[in-house]
Amino acid sequence: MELSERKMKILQAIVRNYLETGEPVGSRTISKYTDLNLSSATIRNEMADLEEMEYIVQPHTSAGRIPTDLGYRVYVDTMMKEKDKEVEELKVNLLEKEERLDQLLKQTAKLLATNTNYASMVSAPSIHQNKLKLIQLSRVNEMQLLAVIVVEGNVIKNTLLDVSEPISEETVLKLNILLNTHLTGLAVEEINLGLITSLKAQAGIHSNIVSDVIDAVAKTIHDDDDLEIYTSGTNNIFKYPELADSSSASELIGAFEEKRTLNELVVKTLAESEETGIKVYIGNESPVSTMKDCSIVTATYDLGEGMKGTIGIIGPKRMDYEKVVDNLKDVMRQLDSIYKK
Amino acid sequence: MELSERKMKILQAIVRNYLETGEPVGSRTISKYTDLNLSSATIRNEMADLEEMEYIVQPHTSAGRIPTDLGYRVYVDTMMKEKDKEVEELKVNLLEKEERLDQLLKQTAKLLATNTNYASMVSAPSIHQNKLKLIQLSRVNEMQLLAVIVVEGNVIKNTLLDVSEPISEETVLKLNILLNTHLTGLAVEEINLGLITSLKAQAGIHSNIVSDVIDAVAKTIHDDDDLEIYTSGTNNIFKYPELADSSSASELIGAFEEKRTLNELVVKTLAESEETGIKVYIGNESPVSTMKDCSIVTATYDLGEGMKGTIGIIGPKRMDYEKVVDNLKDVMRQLDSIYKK
DNA sequence: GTTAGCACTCAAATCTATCGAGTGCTAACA
DNA sequence: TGTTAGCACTCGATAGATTTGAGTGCTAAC
Repeated sequence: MELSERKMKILQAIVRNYLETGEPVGSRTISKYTDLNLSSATIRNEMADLEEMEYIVQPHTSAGRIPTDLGYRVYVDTMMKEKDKEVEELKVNLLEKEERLDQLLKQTAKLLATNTNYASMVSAPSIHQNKLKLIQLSRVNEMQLLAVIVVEGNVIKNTLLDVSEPISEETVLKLNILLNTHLTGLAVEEINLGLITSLKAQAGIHSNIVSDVIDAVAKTIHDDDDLEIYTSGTNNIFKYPELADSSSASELIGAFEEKRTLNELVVKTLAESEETGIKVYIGNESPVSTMKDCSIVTATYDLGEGMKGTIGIIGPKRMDYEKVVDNLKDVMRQLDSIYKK
Repeated sequence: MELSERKMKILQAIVRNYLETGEPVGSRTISKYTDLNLSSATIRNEMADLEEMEYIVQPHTSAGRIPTDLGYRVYVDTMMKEKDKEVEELKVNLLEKEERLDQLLKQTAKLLATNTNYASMVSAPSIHQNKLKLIQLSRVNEMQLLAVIVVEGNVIKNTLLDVSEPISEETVLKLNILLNTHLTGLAVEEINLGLITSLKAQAGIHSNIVSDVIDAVAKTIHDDDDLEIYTSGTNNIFKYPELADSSSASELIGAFEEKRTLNELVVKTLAESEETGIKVYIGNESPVSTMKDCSIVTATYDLGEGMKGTIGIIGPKRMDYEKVVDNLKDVMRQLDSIYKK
């Protein structure tokens, strides 16, 4: 059976209505609140067809219809097509300028959560393909060194190193020069064994410090342990009865706390990110199984210099996709303009 | 009326039973499951007294009794007295050695949550009264400086400074020496206006960098914005029906997300921490109003060098206080031994 | 002081009846 | 042939009515 123009309109009307109310929608409602001017009986016939085509279902006999995942899907797809053309002039709250990236991202998560009334997450950019910008060793005391590592995009990490034997200021200075002249500007992949051994040789008795520093660099650059993910508005899920019962709520809240779960989401999103960067997962399409009953809208942001991250909105399947997509687009634009100051 | 030995025993029995079941407990249950060998009728008489004394209440006529906040209070107090003498040999899971304090604390929160089945929070140590150990400026590029600040206890913070005019390596070196010779070893309170102006004078045209650095130091040392609090097991609250209904759950989850709320708890706890360090807040005693229906057990840990923080367990009023206190004590001991390696 | 016995209370569970939104189908109509 | 009015039917939801049972308080006897 073909999805005629009219069926499409009816399906859209059903979805829209269901998004608002959360209640199954009946034929009479559609007949009244659309400009189709059809009687409820006609609508019923069409709805029977739509049900056969698996775009909608009845939760039980003698109830209205609700969209299936497939139904949502065609709704979202057509909507996204329209969105592409449209230049929205949406005025959402603005992100404040923030010199610290982590604060900015936290703020982003919060903003999205309050604007949309769904739960949000923002992953800190992964810095895989980044280049070293600066290595700075400082003597804290005789037996301890502080290594500060800065990579492209101004991501900074510190590590304290314990040294095996007392070390003087001059040695530290020499090591600094040695490391910086040879390592600055290099990407991790370029730091190979040959280079390392050569450096160690030049460092003489302090070769073990060189190893330690290089270890620290490696750890800094792909440290999956402390992958930062900021979340906000997790308690918004209580606003949607279909998610608020304790078992599903508990599962969801758990997933939000366990950053590992969210990380999967981030990884999968980054892997399949396309030009537009916005992707919608409905129900079972979700990359993480704990969110089968939700919809997830993700966007990939790119701050340049290889700093890519993921922003996600998680809500019920009947989320206001339009609003969410608009909000995401807007936030991305803002991030862009702030960060490329 | 006096709280006789027998009444005390009955009260304890009521509380214990209620902790387990969460159901109002009746006279028959008590008469059967205690070694008092009293009939239910006698128990009833005693319970009537206990009710008059406001240690227990009936949720409604013809229901069993449940403890009031006051009832819990005397229960907890007597229990704590016994605990003090006892040397528990509790074997809970061990914290793994972790070089990074934040990871260790995250782990602590998780451990407590899984061991107790309640929600947990651990605040990173506040570093208020700490001394500067090291200031290190590095030139990232012509217009940017990286300031690394290390305080007692090896807490490290970085800030990027934009400078108004190009700066050379030598100037940076000079500034480093200037700042370190004058500031190292000082507590924040000791950095007064006089010192600052003198430093600025010596810095000449780069006086504004000095201000920036000192601002950064101040911000580092009492930065309430990014007070780190790690939480875990928030979804455990769904295990207790009295907290799981969506309105209270939402409120609690919200409080856990909004670190500001937890911060209040931390501040208040630190303010009134005593020698033992363990404190129990029952219901309305709670310092934060969103947790009126919960009990909170907090402990203050002290890693030396002024690094004090708070650990808290949040659960229903009918929490297993004994287990929680044991767990907290154990974790404190472990933290102590790990950190003072 | 303790206990058995009994009337009483009240939340929770179970049952029953009613309501109404919504459907599918049929027959009539344009 | 597509649309519509009409009607019987279904079934969740809501509201009362009824029953059940755990628990109480009180009294009288031990």
